[in-house]
Amino acid sequence: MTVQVLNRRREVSSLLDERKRKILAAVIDSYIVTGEPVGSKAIASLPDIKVSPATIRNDMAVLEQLGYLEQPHTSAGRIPTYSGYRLYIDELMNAKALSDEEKQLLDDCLDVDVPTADALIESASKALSELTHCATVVKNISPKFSVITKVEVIPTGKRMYVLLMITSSGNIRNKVCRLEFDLTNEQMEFFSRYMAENLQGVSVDELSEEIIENLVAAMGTYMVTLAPLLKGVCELAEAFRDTEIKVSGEKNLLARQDISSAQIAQFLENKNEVVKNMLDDSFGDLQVVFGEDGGFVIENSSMIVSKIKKDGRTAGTLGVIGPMRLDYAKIIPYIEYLTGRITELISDEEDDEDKDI
Amino acid sequence: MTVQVLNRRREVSSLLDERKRKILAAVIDSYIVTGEPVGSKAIASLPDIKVSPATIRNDMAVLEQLGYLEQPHTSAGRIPTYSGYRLYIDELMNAKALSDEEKQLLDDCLDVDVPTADALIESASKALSELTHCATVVKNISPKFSVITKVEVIPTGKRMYVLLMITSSGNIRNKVCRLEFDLTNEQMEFFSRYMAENLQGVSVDELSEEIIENLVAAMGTYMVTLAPLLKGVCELAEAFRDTEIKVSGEKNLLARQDISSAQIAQFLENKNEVVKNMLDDSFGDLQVVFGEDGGFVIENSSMIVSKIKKDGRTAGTLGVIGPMRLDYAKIIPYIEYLTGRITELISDEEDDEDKDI
DNA sequence: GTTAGCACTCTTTTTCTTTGAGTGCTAATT
DNA sequence: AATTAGCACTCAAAGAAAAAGAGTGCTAAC
Repeated sequence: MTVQVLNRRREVSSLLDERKRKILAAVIDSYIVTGEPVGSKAIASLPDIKVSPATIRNDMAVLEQLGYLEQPHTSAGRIPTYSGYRLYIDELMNAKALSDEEKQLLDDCLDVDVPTADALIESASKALSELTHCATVVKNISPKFSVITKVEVIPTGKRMYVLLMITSSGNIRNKVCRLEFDLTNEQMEFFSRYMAENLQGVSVDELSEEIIENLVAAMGTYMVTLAPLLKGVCELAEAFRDTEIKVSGEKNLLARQDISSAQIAQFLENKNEVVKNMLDDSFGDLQVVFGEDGGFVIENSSMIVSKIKKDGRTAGTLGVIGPMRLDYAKIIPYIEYLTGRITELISDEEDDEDKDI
Repeated sequence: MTVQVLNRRREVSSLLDERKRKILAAVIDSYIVTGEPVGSKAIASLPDIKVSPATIRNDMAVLEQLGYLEQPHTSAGRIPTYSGYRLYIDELMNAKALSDEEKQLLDDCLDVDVPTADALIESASKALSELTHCATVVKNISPKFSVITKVEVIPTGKRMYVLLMITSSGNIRNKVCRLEFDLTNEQMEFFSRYMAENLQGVSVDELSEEIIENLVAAMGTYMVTLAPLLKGVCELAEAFRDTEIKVSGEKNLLARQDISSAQIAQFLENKNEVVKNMLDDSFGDLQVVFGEDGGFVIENSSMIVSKIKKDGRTAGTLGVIGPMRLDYAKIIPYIEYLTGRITELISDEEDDEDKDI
């Protein structure tokens, strides 16, 4: 992998020398701040650029040919293309190391008193949304790392029952069921026992309809009365999976007028599916996705996501969705720091709390 | 009340005669459809208007003086003012009676199989949002009409407990608590008993911090260990109250470009407080609110809400939020029909299901 | 290889004109 | 007395023309 990158770099080194890289970085830096096309003069006036506008124009023409920059029209400055941004993020920008104050700020945002890992991630998401003025996206760790610890049914009224499912990560979902008949104590006890015997320790990720059907089939005489409850159990597992991914702070996107609100509305419609698909793909620890990459449908926007790990395995994801012209050099360190801290915290927690899982 | 209305009507009858009322209605009808200022010529060409444009111009000038119409600029047609809309809705429009098909359609949208009244209202809200392409607002009935039937604590891990609160309307909220110490069986039993004795039958609307504090104080030796759980109980009651009001389908508002998306974003920020304040006010069975009436901050938009009743008392609310130029003549009957049906259904349900509450 | 100079392009802004919908008023009509 | 035709007037919207200006690419000089 590294070798490939080196090769490629050497290959184009004549075309993309150090100065051109510097110019490209300067163009993108400026564009991120102003949102306006950047001209050769503006670049030439920067302190660490020692060449004339004419030279910069020549270089910019090359950068355009290479596909890193483009012109909205002939007599305008340049704006970055998707590939331009990609190169910028991968190689050109200099990520600002976090100051101690910033670290402190981020630490303060993390609500460590919260009882579940998902809630911890949630608090990070909220903080990130406020700090970056972007929407945030979260993939909770629970479905991957938690198993069912308890399934219970509680009568609440005539033929009304509440079905509960609790997982080892301390999450809980419930569903109100109206049955055709009232259950006897004996039936309810059987149900509890049957669930404990067959579902305890099963991951909610694995609890398929098939498993439920088998359980129903093996239930003997209880089948008729209890089958609806088992259907409810199935729905509860689904509820866990459905809430795995959360997009929030969408209102931040509405404020930006470089993103069409129609596209945002459309994205919000089916955000969960869209984002789910994206996060399912395996990727490195940090990924930046642009525009319509892999079905991500908002033009002129980008998504930065980073993995949260537990026991060395990928556990969850945290990131932001915002306009293309994000302050990547600041936001990427933020996200990396937050996911890093969360990774630490949930490992600590394991030692501290979850021994008995 | 009726007398007042008659008096007022007679008073202005010279200024606002039948023809002017007809013209005002026609202007608003047209404006609702086209969104464009309406001129005298357009009105004159309507089949049931028998007078010339000149006459209509004179009448329109009067209607403008009375504050029912206004001109965006001198040489434009007229558009309705808030008072114009108000008069239109109160007296002028002819609400279209629902056809049997429409009734059928609305009935089909109501998911009567749903186990709680709140879920029934929710299904109506969803349908309404789709039919009207507006945002919908719902005030659930549960906090007013339901009492606590069960408070339970379930251990889920080391020092981790799930606290449950179930109400007579079949709703449930839960909260994960991390305690400083593990509870003994005896402590948990005491807690269940204590909750059953003191909170069963209490309305979640009434469950104040004060009550909880008194309960904590009267708990004797259990105070130290169980106080955090009681605090959790308090939060659960709050969770019930907080979810009382729901605004959904906001994306429908984004699509309309006659409403500023900045204002929508701002409204979404604190929608619950805003709407809560509005619905708290006592009003007739159906209320229409415009623009910034009573703190409702979206310019150029209106909110139509109607009450849902149970046992003759106001129980909940259902309505829509949309642009000013709504098809009131269609939507108001929709809302009235839906709230009427829900009122019927939840009374039926009482006979059928909730005898034991 | 770099740069100054310059002609050229194309958007943006401004100004001016035209068009047309719609009004208010007056005088004629019913 | 109410209604209507006629007409001058207003003003936004659309269009046309002109000016400004930012930025480029190319050529020739350094």
